[in-house]
Amino acid sequence: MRDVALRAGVSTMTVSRVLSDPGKVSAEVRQRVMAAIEAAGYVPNRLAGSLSSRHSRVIGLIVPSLENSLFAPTIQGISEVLRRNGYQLMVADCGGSDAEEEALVTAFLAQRVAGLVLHNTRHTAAARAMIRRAGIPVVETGTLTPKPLDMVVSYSNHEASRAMTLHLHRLGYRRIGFVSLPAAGNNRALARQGGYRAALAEAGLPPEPRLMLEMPPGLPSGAEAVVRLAEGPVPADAIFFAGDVLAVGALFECQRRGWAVPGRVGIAAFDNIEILGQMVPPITTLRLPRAEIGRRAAEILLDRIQGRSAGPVRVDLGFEIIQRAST
Amino acid sequence: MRDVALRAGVSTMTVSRVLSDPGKVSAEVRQRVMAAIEAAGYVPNRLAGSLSSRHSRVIGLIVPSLENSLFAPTIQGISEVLRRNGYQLMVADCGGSDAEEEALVTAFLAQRVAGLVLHNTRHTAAARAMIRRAGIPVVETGTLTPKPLDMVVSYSNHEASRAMTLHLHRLGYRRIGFVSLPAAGNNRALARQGGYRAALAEAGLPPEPRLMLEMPPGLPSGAEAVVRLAEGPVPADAIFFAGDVLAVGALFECQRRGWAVPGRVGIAAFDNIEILGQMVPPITTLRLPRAEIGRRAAEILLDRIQGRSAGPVRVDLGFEIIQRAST
DNA sequence: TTGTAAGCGTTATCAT
DNA sequence: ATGATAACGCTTACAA
Repeated sequence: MRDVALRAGVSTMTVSRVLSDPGKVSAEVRQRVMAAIEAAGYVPNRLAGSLSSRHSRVIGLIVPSLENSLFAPTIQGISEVLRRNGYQLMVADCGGSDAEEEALVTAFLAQRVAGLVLHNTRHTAAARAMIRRAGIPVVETGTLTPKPLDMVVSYSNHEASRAMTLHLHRLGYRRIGFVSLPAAGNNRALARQGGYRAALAEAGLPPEPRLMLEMPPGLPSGAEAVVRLAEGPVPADAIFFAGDVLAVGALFECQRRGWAVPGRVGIAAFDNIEILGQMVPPITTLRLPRAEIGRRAAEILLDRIQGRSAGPVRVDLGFEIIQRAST
Repeated sequence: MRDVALRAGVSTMTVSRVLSDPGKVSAEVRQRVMAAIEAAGYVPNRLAGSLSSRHSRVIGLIVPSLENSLFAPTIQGISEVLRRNGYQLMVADCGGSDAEEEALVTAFLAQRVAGLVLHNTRHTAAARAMIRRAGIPVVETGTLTPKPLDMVVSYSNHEASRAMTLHLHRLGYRRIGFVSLPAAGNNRALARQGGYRAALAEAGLPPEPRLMLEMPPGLPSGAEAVVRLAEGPVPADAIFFAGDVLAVGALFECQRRGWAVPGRVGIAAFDNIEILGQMVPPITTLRLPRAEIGRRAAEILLDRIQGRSAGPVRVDLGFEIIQRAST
């Protein structure tokens, strides 16, 4: 910048102003400075800028996994909004571990991020304390948690799960199986289990442990689950797969076995991944506002950072049942 | 840090040393400093550190899309290696636009990233110039480009496409259709088309424009393509889908129409996404080293940054044909 | 082993 | 409208 200032015959302050608030500089000087910037091939140093101004334009995002394509639309949504506003995105994955999340929060705070997006809604006490001390805004996106750190943008996993279960009941199913990811340490899976149980109670169906399964993520898990529940001691007439791509794996297994869907067993999924609608038969599922969650999360974060809002924010973006031929 | 130093009764330099090279500080003082850090809830400011030392621990990654799950394993691989080495990852997507990539390169250089990973192998002249001036290492990962900016870690899209086409020929197919993403401005799609053409020539099959199609990404595109090529003026006996999830969409369409695969038409894909192996029938495809590309890219970048290597690097991680029931 | 001083490249603040 | 000066919080280089 010193170089640019010399070339343009002005002080570094003037160069700085041309970059940050061109209106404050006379047109003639601005021209000269711009030319000097061009000639010098000058790229401003935001590290120095942030250090001096005590404001950074970087947002940190921590997701349980970067590999899982479920997070992709959310990340894209965040990225989109940040980019439009001249902000940068730092990402990391914590593999669902609270301790790892804490370490990543520390690393991000050390980078002096201006805000955080956390997909998880469980955090270590140390992580909470650090974030509070740092005084930066935080958005949680994983589920509409009742006691957020700060702000939440999501949908209710409990309500979505409950709604789908009631929907299946309304369709006439009476032995509704439920398959989720392992619930230990996963607030989203827990909420979904809760919603399923609540719906059974409302519908007057007795809870049946042999109709509930927890499986690791992946297509083979879904395949295994459909067999266990449809051929089990209490054969399910429909199965609600509340996690990942389990429903896809299940339908493939039915195709391999020649089982009619929904004749032999109905199948419902939890997420609107594109493939569900293309399968034969297309699978009943929930439409979740994945991309919208990302966009809104970024927006309210920026609102807060730029002083356009204050106080707690809780945005429920809802969900929608998509009834298709599989149930 | 000043606060920590006061609490521990030492200079800030000593605190700095405890953090960066604890061996240089006596055990007793180290204890005291650590305690002070804890008590103060001190989180070091890496912005200041990087500014002062002129080294950052942030790597920038630019992909064409964050939404496309194809990049997920690569991103995860990079993230994994960086995390292990105490580095941070900044990501952004350029939507396949060179101009946007240039803007993002500028933004990353302004953040003084220590290195760059670019998926694209096409760049604007300005982007090339900036990167050269910045003097930071760069890895390109999209394809084994002949004239890399600096380092490349990938596989050859040309060779992979050629190998699969020859494989189909060896299986007895003679009217091999080829579907790719739009090749304009996409070096990967271009390379795949080239490989297909080269294979036809080697096999002594005449090139047939009516057997080649460019389609936008997405399942419906694959569905449309299979119909157009299998019912076209020159009906394909096999189709090689060299892009995205086109093959999946195609097979679903065949299921809907009751077409036997491979009886009516053989189907081959380009990427080892999990679902291909689970479909009915499972789809012949190429195994590509997606995650490995990410890991290696990060590793050679760190090697270069930490002075463990110099000079051009070109890593060909190869590919592998997975023959399955769809061909 | 520990400390002092200078400087990294900006911006905030106050002058002019 | 422009400039001078002092931070911002650390690390490098040198000294003790």
